[in-house]
Amino acid sequence: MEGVLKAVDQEKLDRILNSAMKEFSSQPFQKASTNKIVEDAGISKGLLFHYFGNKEKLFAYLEKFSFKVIEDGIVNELDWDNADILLRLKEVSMIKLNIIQKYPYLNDFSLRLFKDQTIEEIMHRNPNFPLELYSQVYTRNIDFSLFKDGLDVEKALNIIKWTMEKFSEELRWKIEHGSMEFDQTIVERELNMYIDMLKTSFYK
Amino acid sequence: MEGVLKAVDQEKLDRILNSAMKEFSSQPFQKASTNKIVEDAGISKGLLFHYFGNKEKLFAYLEKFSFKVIEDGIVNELDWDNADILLRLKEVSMIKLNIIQKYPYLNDFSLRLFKDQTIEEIMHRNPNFPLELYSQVYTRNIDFSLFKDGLDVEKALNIIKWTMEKFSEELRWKIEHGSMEFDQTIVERELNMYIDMLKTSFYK
DNA sequence: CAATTTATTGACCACTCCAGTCAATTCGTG
DNA sequence: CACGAATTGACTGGAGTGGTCAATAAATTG
Repeated sequence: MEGVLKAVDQEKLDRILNSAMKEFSSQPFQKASTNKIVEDAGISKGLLFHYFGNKEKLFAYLEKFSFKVIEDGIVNELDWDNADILLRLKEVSMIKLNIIQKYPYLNDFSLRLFKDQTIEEIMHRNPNFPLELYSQVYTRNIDFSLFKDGLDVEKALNIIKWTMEKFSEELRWKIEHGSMEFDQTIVERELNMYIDMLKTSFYK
Repeated sequence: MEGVLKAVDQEKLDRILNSAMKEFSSQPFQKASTNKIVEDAGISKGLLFHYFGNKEKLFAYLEKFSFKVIEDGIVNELDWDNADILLRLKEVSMIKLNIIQKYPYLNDFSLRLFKDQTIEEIMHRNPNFPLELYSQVYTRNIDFSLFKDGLDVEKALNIIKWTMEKFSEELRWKIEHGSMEFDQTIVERELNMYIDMLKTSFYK
């Protein structure tokens, strides 16, 4: 990515990115502490500034990086031929959960990006941000006739989205607090149970 | 409440409590700024310390205060004879939404209390915390036979809880960002639509 | 091996913000 | 007016800030 960095040990770079995303996702830009970041990443103050120049450039790098990771995940792993939005959203959840395994704070960080800035600001500083990709997730090739006739589809979709989000949230909390570890197949099995319940509830 | 305060103009006190809950719910204790609190409340630095002594005592007062408000809300407004947990949880949502009208950050603040401390710590510093009250909300007098036979009730309850929480969250976001104003009857009507959908889905 | 380049350190600087204090002022009331 | 209570905000020592840079360690080269 971009010539901001010299060649760097990838594992060390990930450590820095993770501690930086952690700090920036829990503090607004001004209050986020580069001291905390270097301490958490186990590197010296000087090295961070040697790599990234200053705090703003570090933040800009993280912004591009996190968009890239999400975009790659969606582009490479989503099955666009699947017309069932429940399965589509399940895939999205699984993709996010897998990203979290490698970059635990990437999702929090990018959520903050959207809360703290308007989409216009993001697009302006990030011209090739794949905006249409995000909206297509919920619409492209989706067969809404699967829903029961007379059902308020908008509200049903909300319940579905909220269930996925809260499921992921709680799963993450459990993993972070050590009461379970991430196992792709086990997680998928439990998520499937929720999918089935929602299918019975809302589909013909 | 407790002799921490001299007689104080109630409206001014509410202003202080609200700005303090706002600050403490967005910053950890150490980083929360008394300067911000007094500025936001429109009072002088000295007055805050005249009232509360120091930052810790202010925080302790807020803790007791927020528990009290929630407890009063539940005790006075919940209909314990209602055996339908969907309606029970709807009542809880409405109570919380009404509290938010007067103390917008009380819910965020008390959520942080639970995230940052174990229940043991809270109970220790707050001996008459109404723990059983909280658990009874989900169990006392509830008729679980209303659910469809063979349904995974635990998961259904999760979907119900998550729907209520996310509904409240999004409503609050809309109100805070000015795209709508709080109207008890309109909100209740929309919440009822979700309740009806969940009833159709999960009840016999 | 020495020589040279590259990666990395952390003490240091000027600055901002912090919780808390207290002499001075304003306010409410009889 | 007088007197006590409510309220102010300039001020303090200390902690934490982003960023620099001379010095050191490690890697690479001949």
